[in-house]
Amino acid sequence: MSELSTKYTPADIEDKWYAHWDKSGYFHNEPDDREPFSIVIPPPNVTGVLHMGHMLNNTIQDALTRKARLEGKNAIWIPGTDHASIATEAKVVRMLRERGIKKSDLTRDEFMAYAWEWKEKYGGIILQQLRKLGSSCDWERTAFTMDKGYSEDVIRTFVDLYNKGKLYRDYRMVNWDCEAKTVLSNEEVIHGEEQAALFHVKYFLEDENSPTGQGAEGVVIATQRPETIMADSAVAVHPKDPRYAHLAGKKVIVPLVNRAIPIIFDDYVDIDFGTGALKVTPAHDPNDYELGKKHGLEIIDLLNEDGTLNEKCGIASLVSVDRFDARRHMKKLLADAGNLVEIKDYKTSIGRSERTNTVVEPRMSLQWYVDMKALAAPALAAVETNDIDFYPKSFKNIYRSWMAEIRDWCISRQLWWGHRIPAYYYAPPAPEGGVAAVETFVAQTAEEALVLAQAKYPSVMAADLRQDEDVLDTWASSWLWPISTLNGFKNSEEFNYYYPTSVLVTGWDIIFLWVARMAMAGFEWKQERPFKAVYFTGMVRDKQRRKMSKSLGNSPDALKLIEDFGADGVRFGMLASSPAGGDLLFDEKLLEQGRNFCNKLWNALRLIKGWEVTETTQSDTERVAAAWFESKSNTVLAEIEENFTQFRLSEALMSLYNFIWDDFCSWYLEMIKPEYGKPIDRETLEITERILRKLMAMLHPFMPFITEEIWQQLDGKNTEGSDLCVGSYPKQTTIDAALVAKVEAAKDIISKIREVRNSKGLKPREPLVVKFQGSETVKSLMDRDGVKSLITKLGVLESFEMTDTDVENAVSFVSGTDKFFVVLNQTIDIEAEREKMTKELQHQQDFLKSVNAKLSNERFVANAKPEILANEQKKQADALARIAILEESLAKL
RNA sequence: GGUCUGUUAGCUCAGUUGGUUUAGAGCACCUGCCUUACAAGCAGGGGGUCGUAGGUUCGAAUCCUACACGGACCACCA
Repeated sequence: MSELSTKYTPADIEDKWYAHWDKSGYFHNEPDDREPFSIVIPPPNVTGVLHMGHMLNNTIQDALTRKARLEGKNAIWIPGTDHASIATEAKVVRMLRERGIKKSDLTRDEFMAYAWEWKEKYGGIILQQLRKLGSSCDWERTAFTMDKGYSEDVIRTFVDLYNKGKLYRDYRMVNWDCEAKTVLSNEEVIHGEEQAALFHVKYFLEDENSPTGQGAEGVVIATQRPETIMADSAVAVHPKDPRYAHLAGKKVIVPLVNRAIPIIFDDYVDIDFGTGALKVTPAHDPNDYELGKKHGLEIIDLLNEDGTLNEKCGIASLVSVDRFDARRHMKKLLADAGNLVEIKDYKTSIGRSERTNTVVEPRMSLQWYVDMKALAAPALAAVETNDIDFYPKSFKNIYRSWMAEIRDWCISRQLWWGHRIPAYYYAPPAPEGGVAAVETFVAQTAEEALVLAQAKYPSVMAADLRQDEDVLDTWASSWLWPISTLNGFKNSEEFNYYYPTSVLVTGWDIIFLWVARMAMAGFEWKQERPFKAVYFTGMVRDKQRRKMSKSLGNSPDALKLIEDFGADGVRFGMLASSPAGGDLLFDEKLLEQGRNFCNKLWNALRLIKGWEVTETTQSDTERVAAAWFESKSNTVLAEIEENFTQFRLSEALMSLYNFIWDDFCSWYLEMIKPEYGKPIDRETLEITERILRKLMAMLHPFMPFITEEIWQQLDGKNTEGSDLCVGSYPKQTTIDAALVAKVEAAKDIISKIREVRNSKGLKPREPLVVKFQGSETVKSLMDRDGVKSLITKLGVLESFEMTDTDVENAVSFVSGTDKFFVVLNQTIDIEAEREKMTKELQHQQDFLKSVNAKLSNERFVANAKPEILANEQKKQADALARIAILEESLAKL
């Protein structure tokens, strides 16, 4: 029949159409007088590869963009990548190490050369992969956070914040990543419960009369980090703790290093925890640092930046030993010295670096901070008032609680790959007998900084200024993404047209790192929200709800999936699996369903293309079928529309899936299908082709490739500009509700005839005689000849006629409130029939009872809305009618 | 510790201001079919007292309270 293969093979078709769309410039737009629609991609790490999260995320963005494009909006989707400071630098460092090169042996410039080389080699792989998925990004607008213009914006905003007094530098306790040797913001530290050991260590009281300097009595403290013992400055107890009241004014000896430290009293100590005594280590714990400040304690920092101990630990064998190795050694050292009391198993929350997974150490250091309070206020208000709409709404709570208690943002990083902080330091000559404070000048360029410096110190030369060695946190550039990618700091035409963007689609895991900060940046520099809505996707997990991760090996290869199921199949699977917000359990079964759906569509096309055409006129059957289908498609269009406005994409897709598979393939095509080998009339064929093209347009946002292919196959012209990708989305027309109801009733009758066939073991193609007893309902159903002929055709009936009398030798069923008889040329199993009917009767009687309960309740009749009441009355009448039929039939058996 | 959120079919989830033929979908399952678009398919079927206990209401999966068990976020953790 047809030259088309029985199975759909996506590979060639997908590449062909993507290249064609791209070449035709369909994805690019410039401002004009149409309604704008814009999305900025959450920029993946420049050297990253496509993973499941990206697939989900970008499929959603593409579906939204394509829908807007079909609707005639001026749609752009801006792609790009993030330089991902710490993540990329870690990769480059690892690559260099494999080549035998240490970062510490390189100059900054040499390192940056390697990093750029790496970026050129691997950056952009992920953008190619996005094309495979069908992403209709405006590639002419591809951005990178370290592009020249973008970098200037990052520096500009730093200078601006500084000049507004919203930036400051401070020496405080930070989260330190010992592997990357940089500070981290609070948001980059991932806390998790871990098994640890709680060391109980006895600190002996100082006793000047004893030869060892310490007495027999002591205080037992509990610590999880015994390697910091040598940095202790005090032992603290609660002032009201009777166990320790007698120790006032006494000192204890720090184990191993034999240094005397005071016992201090502070109600910060929890009497009930452990022994009620706490070692105080101001350099290595934030709370201890506060205690130290309050009590004037010494700060002893015994950790190097790489997490090894330094000579301040006072034990030669531990110098240059990693903190965890040192912890193991401490066990023996403490035991040998007689200080170790016991070690208890202990579950506690440990913070690890998001990027290197190293245990984060609290460490004192000088860093740059953004004063967040003022920035947060308008961004919080925008979400509270739904000026920025969150889907799902529940994320408003999380956002609010974080924003309301926002802490200052540490934005300097001890890395090289990134935007170097534009702060220039000058140490003026020291006045006699004193030390001069270092002056800070913050400016866009070194030249401008020099001008500032010379205004204060005319003799300063360029060489006297020393630029800050650090770079900015990655997020201090990506928070400008919606502004900078549209050249917003230059007040471009495109910015004024496309900003604020229509929607942001991203995972909820970066709500603080990115979403909240973009909102703040939008208001800070543009006095306007960066996006009208945020759609938070779920997190892709495996079927056991585990996170997808490389180490678990449960993360499928995205490109392999596209190979196996086709991009459309994968897109279907990602979209169908789950609505916004929660976890998304990845199951290959769904991709299989998507692939099967493609095949179903393909075979519908094969069927239609295989028909010969005749010039005969359309019969009632086909006319009714087409009218019914067109009418029903409006209902589905409305449903999809409603679901799209709420970002319920999975529901939109599923209603379309069911509409196409069931209503179109299983019902409509069967209704109009000519007998085998017979031709179809031209009108019906044309209507059917039009319907299929309409369905393809509706499906295109979800599954762009196969829909384009089928669209083109049906068109057969392939004329320039006639592509579905830039076609138009179907408009809703009127719904003939009465007709839809009639055909749905006919479908019920057909299904029940098939059920009889099935239960009686009759052949599907064996023609049957069916009779019915007519009420007004069934007469009206038969009004349109087409409806009756549908039943005859799909029920495979020899005849379908009304009867006044009961029919012998027949199996009966009830549909609506009418009775139908399927005449059989075999003996009827009376007992089986009786049982079936009794069961049905019971069901109807129970139903009637529940309806009667309502209707006999005066207060229901008095209070319920009229349409509810009317409906209950109809339910009652219908139930009564059915019960009458069943009782009569039973009596006759 | 604070806040939020969930509990509906074997699994994953819908159920959108409380009422729409005594709860829906997909997958899985069962029965019968290689019927000439499609076995990646066709036709049909079974399966849930909506976590528990109260309450509000003419009416509750839907609103309220308590409890049980999950999950998440934030803060703290010697």
